[in-house]
Formats: sequence, structure tokens, C-alpha cells
Amino acid sequence: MYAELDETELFLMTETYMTIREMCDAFDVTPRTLRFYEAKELLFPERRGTKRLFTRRDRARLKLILRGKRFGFSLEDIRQLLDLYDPNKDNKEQMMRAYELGLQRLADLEARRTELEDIIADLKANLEWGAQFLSAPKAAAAG
Amino acid sequence: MYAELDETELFLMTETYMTIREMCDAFDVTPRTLRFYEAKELLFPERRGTKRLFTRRDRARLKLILRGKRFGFSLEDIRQLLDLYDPNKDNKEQMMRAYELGLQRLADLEARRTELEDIIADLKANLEWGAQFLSAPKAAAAG
DNA sequence: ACGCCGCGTTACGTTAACGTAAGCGTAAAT
DNA sequence: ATTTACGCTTACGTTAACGTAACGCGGCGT
Repeated sequence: MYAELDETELFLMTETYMTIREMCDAFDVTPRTLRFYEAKELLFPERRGTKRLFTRRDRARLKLILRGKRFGFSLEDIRQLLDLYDPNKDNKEQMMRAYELGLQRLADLEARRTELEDIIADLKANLEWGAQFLSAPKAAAAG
Repeated sequence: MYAELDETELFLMTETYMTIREMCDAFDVTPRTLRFYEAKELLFPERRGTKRLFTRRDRARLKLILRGKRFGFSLEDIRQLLDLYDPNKDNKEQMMRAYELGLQRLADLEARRTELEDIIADLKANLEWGAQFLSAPKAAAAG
């Protein structure tokens, strides 16, 4: 089993604690970024003395954070979304709100997907037109 | 014809020139934003005296700008992309580069689409799990 | 013992993408 | 003839998301 995972992923799953440097290497971020995310309450590494120890939970959250960023979400947006994936099982009230927010987000994402489809279709058409134009012998430039 | 277009879209297509205020109302942006985009050479409104007159071309570009922003592209990224949709037909060299860049972008977008599919699937699964949890009579909380 | 990492904190610097305020010109309304 | 409204320019302010610099502490290789 785990045949489909590469070394890094396996490492990320099994290693319970990771230092800040290991995190940086694994996720290609700077120490500053990780400390910043902690300050903004997106990550909650434990402390051994003064040093940070990042848990499996932190890794999962960071993965989602970086994902969200690629799609243009702000860190504050992401912070809200994270509670969805890491629900507070003790507070039914808060879970309900997280759930509602999740439904909203899902709708957003699906709208976004269709828009993305449109963009891709547009760009494809445009490129095909450009290709034809570029391959034309010369007279194609005339209107 | 044009039966599928609403009033606003029809207006945007037929009206050759638009004032800054009309643009703001039509696209829900501030004047500052439009002037800023002009300063950054994303838009090129003409001038009647001192006032700006936005053309059909400007509208098309603005639409793409706002689209790009929703997907987390920087204005600088977008500026490059715009040349794709508004090609310089006189410069074959530049068109070639735009075309190559377009292919690259297309690959990016398609990668992005699959990632978006994943995110949606994840979120859906998560929400279904949450729904079941929330609807459970009470004992579901036990391990 | 000494020097050097690697991590930590504090704090100031930076860039993008506008917001906001001041001051001027002009056109329409009263 | 004002007032009101909109538009222009110039310029300083703001927020997010880090970068970077200064300085201290604890381990450890020689």
C-alpha cells in the first residue's frame, strides 16, 4: 500500500512532528511565511522549548492554504474555510455556520468552474484563430 | 437577433463611447480604478478635451481584466494576456510570442481546472460528511 | 573556549492595488 | 450669478502578505 505516494508525501504522512526547516523544504515556503501564518492563526505548531513543531494537522492546513492562494483567496478567506475542514465538533452552533458557509463556497467554486470553462474555450478559439493567421502565406492579412 | 443579450450587454455593444461614470455603473468599479488601469496601460480611453471616452475595445479589455482578477492574476500578468486577445497584427514576431505565451497559459488554466475539480470534490465530500454528522440524533458523536 | 549555525523575536521596509483628500476647471441646474 | 455636480491631476494614506535587518539564545563541532 501507499504505492502511489512518493517519498515526500509518505514522509509528510508518517512523520508526526516537523521542524520549520523541514516544512520549508517540503512546501517551498520561507520560515517567515510559516511564522506569519501562525501569527494570523492559520497554523498552530506546538513548542518544544522555544522551537516550533509542526503537526500533521498543520501540514494539512498548509496544503489547503497554498491551494487557496493559487485561486486568489485572501488569507482571511482561507482562515474561514479551514474551519470547514477542521471542524469544532464540540460546538454544534459553530458547525452549523461552517456548514452554511461551506455550501456558499461550493456554489462560488462551481460558478467559478463554469467561468473557467468559458475562459478556456475563449482562449482556445483565440489561439486557433491565431494559428491559422500565423500559418497563412501572407495574403491573409488583407481584410 | 441579439435576443439572448440583456439591455446592459446590448448597450455595451452598441454605444461606441462611454463616460467614466457609465463605465463605473456598468462594471461596478470606481473611477479611481479606471484611471489606475489607464496609468498601468491596461486601458486606453480617448480624450474629448480633458475627459476620458472609453471605447468598445476598452470595455472588452476591462471585462477580461476583471475576469483575470477573480482568478488571482496580477494586473501585470493580465496586461500580458491582454495582448493575446488584442493582437498586434502588424508585428508577426510579437504575435508569435503572444501565441506561445497563450499556449502556456492554456496549459496553466487546464491544470487549474483539474485542481478546481479536486477542490470541489473534496468540499462536497466534506459537506456531506458534515450534513450526516449534523443530522445524527446525538450518538453519532461517539467514536 | 570559541565560532558558527539554526531558530527565535522585534521591528521596520516593500509591493500591489487601489482609497482618499485637496484643489482646479467646467457644465448644468436653480 | 451662484451653487451643485462631475471630472481631472497630484499626492499622500492604507491593507495584505510577506522580506529583511538587527540582535539574542542554545547546541555542537573542533
